[in-house]
Amino acid sequence: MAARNAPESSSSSLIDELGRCCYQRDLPGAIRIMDAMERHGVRADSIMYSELIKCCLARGGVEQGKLVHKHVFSNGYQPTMFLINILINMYVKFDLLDEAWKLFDQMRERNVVSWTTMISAYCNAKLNERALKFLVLMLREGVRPNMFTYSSILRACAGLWNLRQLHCSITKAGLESDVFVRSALIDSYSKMGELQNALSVFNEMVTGDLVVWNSIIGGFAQNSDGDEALNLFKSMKRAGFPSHQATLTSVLRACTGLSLLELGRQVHVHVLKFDQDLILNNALLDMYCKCGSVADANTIFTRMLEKDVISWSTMIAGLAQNGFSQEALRLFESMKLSGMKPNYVTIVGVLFACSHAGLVEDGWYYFRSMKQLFGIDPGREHYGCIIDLLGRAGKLDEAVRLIHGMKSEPDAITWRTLLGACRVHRHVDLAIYAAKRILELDPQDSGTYILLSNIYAKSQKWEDVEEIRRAMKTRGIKKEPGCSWIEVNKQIYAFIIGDNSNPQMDKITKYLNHLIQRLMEVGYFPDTNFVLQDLEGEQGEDSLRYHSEKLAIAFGMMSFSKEKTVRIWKNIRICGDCHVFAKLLAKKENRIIVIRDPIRYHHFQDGICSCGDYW
DNA sequence: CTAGGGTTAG
Repeated sequence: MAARNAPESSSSSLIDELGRCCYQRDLPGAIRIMDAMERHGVRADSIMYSELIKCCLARGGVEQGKLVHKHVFSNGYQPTMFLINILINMYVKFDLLDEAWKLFDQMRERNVVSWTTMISAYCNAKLNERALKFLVLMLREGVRPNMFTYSSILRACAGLWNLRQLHCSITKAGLESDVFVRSALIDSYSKMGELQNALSVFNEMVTGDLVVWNSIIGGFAQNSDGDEALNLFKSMKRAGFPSHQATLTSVLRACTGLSLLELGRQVHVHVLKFDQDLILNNALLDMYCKCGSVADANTIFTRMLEKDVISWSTMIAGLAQNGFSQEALRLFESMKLSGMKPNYVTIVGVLFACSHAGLVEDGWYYFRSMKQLFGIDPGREHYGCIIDLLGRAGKLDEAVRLIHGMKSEPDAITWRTLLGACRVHRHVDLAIYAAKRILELDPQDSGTYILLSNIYAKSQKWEDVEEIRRAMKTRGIKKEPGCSWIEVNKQIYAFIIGDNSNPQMDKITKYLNHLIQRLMEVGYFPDTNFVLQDLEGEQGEDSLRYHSEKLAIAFGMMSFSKEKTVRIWKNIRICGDCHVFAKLLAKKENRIIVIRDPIRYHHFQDGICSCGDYW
């Protein structure tokens, strides 16, 4: 308004007026004054232009930003490097990388800020290769990267670049102590799974910094080392840092990985003060689902004001994994009604629910129509669900045909799914075939070697047994011992097959024998006959009688009152005999037993298991 | 004028 009232004002008053408009974030007013300035051939200084650009950014004025750009360069004027950098940054913030690049390309001279702005923009756009190319060009032009450059580029280099080499340059430049660089380094090492390197960067820190702590805790949590993540969290608290959303999210993820429901509940209390944080709520949902407490998850889900596709997907998969397939599918319907668009992961959960409930028709329907309905191409995980579905229905040949016709190459998990179907239908020949495919793709999978060797031993093919042993030896494969854990009085007890170090072991074994005795009265008989029942090969060294999960269950029942759910988790998959044992025990003793293996949950109640005897 | 940390499947 002011500009229109004072069309012939002097150059200095125009600039004063421009300053006022910028300060008040009056973008239309500022642009009008800029027009007037252009007519009068008046220019502002770089600082004033930068204020004007800030105003454009604050108001989302892309077009106005372009006008400013034109004005700055009008009459053949060559703006300062400082000002061009700001213009480049403006285009980056507006997501117009091509415009930013054009400006950058035309610069006569570029400093570290110009380069870093572009590199950071490419990193954010996940154009990692291009970001790295720019780093090389920058070095070639003799511009030295600073801490801003390194903390940006580090996010792009995971997997693409020699991280250690970059780390060396950082150290040489004396930039390692910068907290931004440090957290980026930790993050990059974590993303490449090099936790020891991440930890040594972390340990060199003297000053302490919230984000650096979050980086290292997140690193361990994401690499499924929940123990270390939780230890670090304790140290962080001891060092006096307050819990931040990102910290708690990682801590919850650690609880999820370790199935620590009780600790998860305690963390929940701290989450309450951030009750609007979407990511944190999603992590909480997942924790309750994966720790087998669907009721708690449901409560959280219902109370969440804001839900995104991850919230829905987590809840759908969580219901399905816990055996509530119908509820999962109903929730999927509500999701569609709510207008939320499902993604790749959502459909995995939906198909999982179908296969779990034996809903062959629905499963095929979603699988065949996911592309048209939701624009999602079926991937390995989707195929896996359908293989599972066919396997359950006993259509093993069809499952094999599906695998051979897959658009994405089958991986070890695909073949393991088929192997699971072979176990249920006692199809030994196909099991051997699947096991061989697994070992081609995952030569480190000790369980599959044991399984194959057990199959061969059973049919007295000793030469084949010998061959497997040799292969294991040359490849340095050690059998992973079966191990089960249980939390009693905030203490974690581990039961490892063949390990009797628990001081109460005598009592526990005695009690377990007593339980087995009672079950045998109602028809239980330990089934050692069929090798395929033990997919991961816990048997062999010791009798089935003392499989780690049986000991853990016995210990849990000794320690808890009848109402308390006995929650066990174990490192390898549950064997068929232990599965029968747990089902009968749950009924006979009127208990709820929950066992979590590396891939799924088994809820034993009333003589049945949520997995429907298929895993 | 340029920079760092968190959530879903298998």
